[in-house]
Amino acid sequence: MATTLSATKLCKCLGDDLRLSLVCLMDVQREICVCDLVDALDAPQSTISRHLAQLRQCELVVARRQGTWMHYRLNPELPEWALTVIETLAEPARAQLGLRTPAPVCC
Amino acid sequence: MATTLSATKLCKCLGDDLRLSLVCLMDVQREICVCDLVDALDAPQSTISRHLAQLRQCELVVARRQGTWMHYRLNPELPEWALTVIETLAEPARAQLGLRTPAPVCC
DNA sequence: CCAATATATCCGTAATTCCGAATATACGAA
DNA sequence: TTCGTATATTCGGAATTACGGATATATTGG
Repeated sequence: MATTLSATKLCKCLGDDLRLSLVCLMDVQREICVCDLVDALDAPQSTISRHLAQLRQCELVVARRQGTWMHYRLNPELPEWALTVIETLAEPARAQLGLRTPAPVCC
Repeated sequence: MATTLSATKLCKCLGDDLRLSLVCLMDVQREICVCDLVDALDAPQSTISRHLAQLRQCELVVARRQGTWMHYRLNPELPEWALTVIETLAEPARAQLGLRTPAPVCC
């Protein structure tokens, strides 16, 4: 039931600290795997996974499986405006959320 | 208790059809009064007023009283990035929400 | 002061969203 | 097949948010 991305839906996705963090991390690193996400934002794995599922369902991100790992990245087919919004928010969001760019440990 | 605008907070504000509509209307018309807003989006007055209060509290909009009327507009001191996000969303939002630009009846 | 108009706030309830432990699933290696 | 690792999903309860009728407040005009 993948519904098309709307302005409201995009904002709902980004209107949560954890999800905004996830999106920001994917914006820096082209691709990032769940273990790195879990490790960067310390929140229980189930919580991270749940939010990732939500982002996937809104088609904001896409996943690629590589063995047991899942690599997430921003959906390359995102409409222009959505991309612009994300990139515009990236900087203030990183400041607000205190995001440290994680060294790619695994994968 | 006016807390500073953060990326998350901006998105929360815009992540609701009604609030996004309000912001869009203020983006077109520099200034607009509550009666026109109530008339443009048909929702009960108390609902509109409640959402306006929320936008005010996040400092997304400011109000000016003129007699019994209240005129709302986007906060002119909005940080660059917030303005950019709003302007970027305006078009797709209008399409999504089917906003008709109301003729300024009162005031 | 009183009435009328415009807007804001209150408040009980309904709806939505979020959480995280537990559990399920998918895959690679042995 | 069985084990171990990585990730996803389930589920019940907590927390947040939204709703809108009723009511309060503010302002103007008489």
